[in-house]
Amino acid sequence: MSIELTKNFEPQEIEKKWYSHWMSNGYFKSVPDGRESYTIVMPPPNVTGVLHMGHCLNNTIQDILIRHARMQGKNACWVPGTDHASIATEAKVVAMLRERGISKSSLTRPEFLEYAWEWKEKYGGIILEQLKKMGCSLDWDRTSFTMDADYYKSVIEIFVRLHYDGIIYRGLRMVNWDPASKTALSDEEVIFKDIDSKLYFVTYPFADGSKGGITVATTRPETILGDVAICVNPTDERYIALIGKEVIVPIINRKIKIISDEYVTTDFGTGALKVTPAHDKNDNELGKKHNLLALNTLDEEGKFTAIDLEKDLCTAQVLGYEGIDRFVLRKKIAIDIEAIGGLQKIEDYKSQVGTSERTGAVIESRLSLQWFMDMKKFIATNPEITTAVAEEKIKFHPTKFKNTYAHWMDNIKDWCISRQLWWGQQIPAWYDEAGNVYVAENEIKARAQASSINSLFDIHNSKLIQDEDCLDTWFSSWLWPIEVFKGISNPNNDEIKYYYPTQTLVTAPEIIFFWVARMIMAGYTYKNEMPFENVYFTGIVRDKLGRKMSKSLGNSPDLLGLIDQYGADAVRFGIMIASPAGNDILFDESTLEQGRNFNNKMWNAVKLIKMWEGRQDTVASKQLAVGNFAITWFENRLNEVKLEVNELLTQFKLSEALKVIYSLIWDDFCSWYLEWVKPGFEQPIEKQVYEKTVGFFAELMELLHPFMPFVTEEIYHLLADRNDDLCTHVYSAPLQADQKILSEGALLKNIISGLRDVRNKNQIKPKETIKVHIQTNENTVFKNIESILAKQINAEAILFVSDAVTGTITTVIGKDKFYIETEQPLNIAGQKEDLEKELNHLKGFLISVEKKLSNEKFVANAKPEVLAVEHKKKADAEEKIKIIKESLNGML
RNA sequence: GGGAGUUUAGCUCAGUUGGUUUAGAGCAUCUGCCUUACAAGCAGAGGGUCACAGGUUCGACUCCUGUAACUCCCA
Repeated sequence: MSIELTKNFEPQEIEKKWYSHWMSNGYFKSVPDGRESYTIVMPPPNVTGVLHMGHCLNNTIQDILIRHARMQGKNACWVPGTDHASIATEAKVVAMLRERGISKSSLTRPEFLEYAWEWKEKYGGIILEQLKKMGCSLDWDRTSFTMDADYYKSVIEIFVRLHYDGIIYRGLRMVNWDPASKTALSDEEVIFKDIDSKLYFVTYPFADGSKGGITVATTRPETILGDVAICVNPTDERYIALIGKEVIVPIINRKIKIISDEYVTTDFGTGALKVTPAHDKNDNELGKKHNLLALNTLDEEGKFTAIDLEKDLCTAQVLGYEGIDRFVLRKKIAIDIEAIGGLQKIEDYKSQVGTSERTGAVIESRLSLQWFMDMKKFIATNPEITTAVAEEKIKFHPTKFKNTYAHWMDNIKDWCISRQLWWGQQIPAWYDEAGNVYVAENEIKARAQASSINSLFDIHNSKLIQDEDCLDTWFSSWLWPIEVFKGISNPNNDEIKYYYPTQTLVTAPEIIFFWVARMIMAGYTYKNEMPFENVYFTGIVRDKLGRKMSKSLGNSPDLLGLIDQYGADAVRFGIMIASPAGNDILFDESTLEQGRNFNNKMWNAVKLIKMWEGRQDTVASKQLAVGNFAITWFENRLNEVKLEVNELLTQFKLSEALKVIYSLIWDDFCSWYLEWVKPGFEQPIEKQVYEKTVGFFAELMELLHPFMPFVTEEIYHLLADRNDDLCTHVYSAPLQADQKILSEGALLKNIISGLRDVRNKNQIKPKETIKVHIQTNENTVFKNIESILAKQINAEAILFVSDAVTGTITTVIGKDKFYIETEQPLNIAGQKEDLEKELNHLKGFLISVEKKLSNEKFVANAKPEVLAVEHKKKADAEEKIKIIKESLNGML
């Protein structure tokens, strides 16, 4: 076989070729069998998503784990899919409709959903196609979606069950309201931003007509008409006398009381707080505590409404505000208060304002009727939910996130699961005309329920209306590890029994609460078993300046462009090489370059070996003598690294493992081993050496394959004609490495580097040969490595001596002396300087060791093996010092 | 305000239960090389009071306390 290989590795065609080869052979497909399973469910990206660096990192890690498991002979199953992302998708669909000149409000729910599905079929799942480009070995036949028919049914079923268990309830609560999408958001979906705003100082005159009043500082004058009290700190000297007095709310002229509560801080604003329970979370708490009314003045779109206000106070001026947007109203009310002399001043102020993660709109706190899950009650039914993580039945990597989990569990709050959207599972609750609610899987059951409870209800003809809202997307994705195997819609089927619990979840720490924790809850509740054994938390991908990647900064690179430019393997390498678990990654394109260069390095090694292929020689030659040591050493080095990599991977130290393999291939294999066995120009190579070399290279490709699947598969096939593919190749068990051979190899490397350094420092040209005289006690070791040494330092002769050789360059490496014969003029002063530097270092070291050994307490307390090491250190240092001194003396 | 975490070479990070040749790697830097696999390369080198201050200990990058800076989560 003779192929002309290109100068550099060209990934594009090769990647396409192998991915379709793997697919057509069904290598990624998993069916339950007798083997041990290794399962990962992919965190479903939003169906609206496109591939970004976060996905790239996350899925590369999963692919490494799953490919490694596959090559360990396990039944590897990686499940792809997307979630329906209520808010994001609905926003996209609404935008699409707007472009076509259709408004959502002009459509019925079924009409809207038809458009939404149309959008999903067309654009949803682009991201899954992109993952193929990265080489992800997903079982595509298992692709799931959180709104698939069975999945939908399961979500509804769980809702109904929880409702009958008394865990889901309906209640009026202060929620984060997004006036743009007219829906409630969870705390997690609210992003706090620093915003420049104004602090308005408004005076509320005393109701008894006495002079003056009390001044409050507020950023939100638009809520003034809903004020029901003024609150001050009970210890605040300025206001103690005023507590209990009444003041008048400007414009609306409502009489309200000045109350006191420790919640109020004295050093903010004026120390007096206006209380608006309908529009602020803290005020709402205060309101409950002090039995205050909550007067709503803003509607679902954030526009003024007088609907809640006292009729008799609604003057023409108040009614005139009807329908005005909150931000316009803010300025208008400030002006109107100024007109009546109530506005003292306006200051610039930076405040933290909550905004919607999806729409960017400023969040309103709003009282609203929502569906909730009583989390305390829910987790109380399953103590394992909290203990599993604490006791490391479910292992978090890195472990520091255990604390985060525990802290959240201890302070768990009820989960608002309703969303005022259409795209999602519609809440299975029906209302009759009297407003009674019936929760059931479907309308037929709801009707039956209604008629059995309510004698006036006609099962066929009475009106029953389903709740308009849909469920939070997380309320479907918390079932993901179970329902992708139909574990809820078809309990105890063969697949769920085989694949569940899954082995590893790879995700971001930011969703530890709203996804990871909830999956653990669902797992223990609906399967009586944890959903996964390990959770690997990735960091946030940042740019090289440490900034989070975001659309608005424009610092997210175009991933597909990068794959085109560098190749998928290089991108995978680049993102993995510096990404320890749980730490943020500063993404720098230069690491992709490093990955590309690595590809080329391996590619060129193939070219070198291919040149030898036709030059094999079966006659034993000097070459084999050289080869023997090199082969034995590399065999052992390879075993050593295999064991190390296995260990690192079980600890989820993927980045470390990649570094170790990278260095094994580049340094040990290419820079050392190949140079050692490389025959002279156009010289033959011993057949056995050639075959061993090809075998080593193939094993290196096995090791690297999970990280860089394409280039390794290609090289594996270039090295020899094969009947198998690396993708499904099963690792052989590594053998223990022989430490003696390894240390001899290390010694050889050390001496080569040391003598090359001597050549450099003495300006001996690379082509100029030298003679080396070695003075050592280890003649047998040196006999083994002599021929490699000679070749690597361009020595024409290696001689062993028992005394100093005059007129040579003298150097000491370890415990051995080397005398280098060269035509170059000698630089005695330079050599002495080097030797003295080394001598000083050793002397300092010796002192520190002696200090320890002369310390009685150390000798008394230290473990015997520690003591032995210190004695050996001392002896070694003394011996080396002696050798250097001898050399220095010989140079006088 | 509450909680968690980080601080080791110019940059990104390792450093396992305190002792393992007076701290390691990659990248970057410097020097010399176009040596027939590779200049996207080869060979070699330099570079750190382990944030600061105390403490525990025979011994601290490692354990404890405090300080500072930064990051994240929750309010």
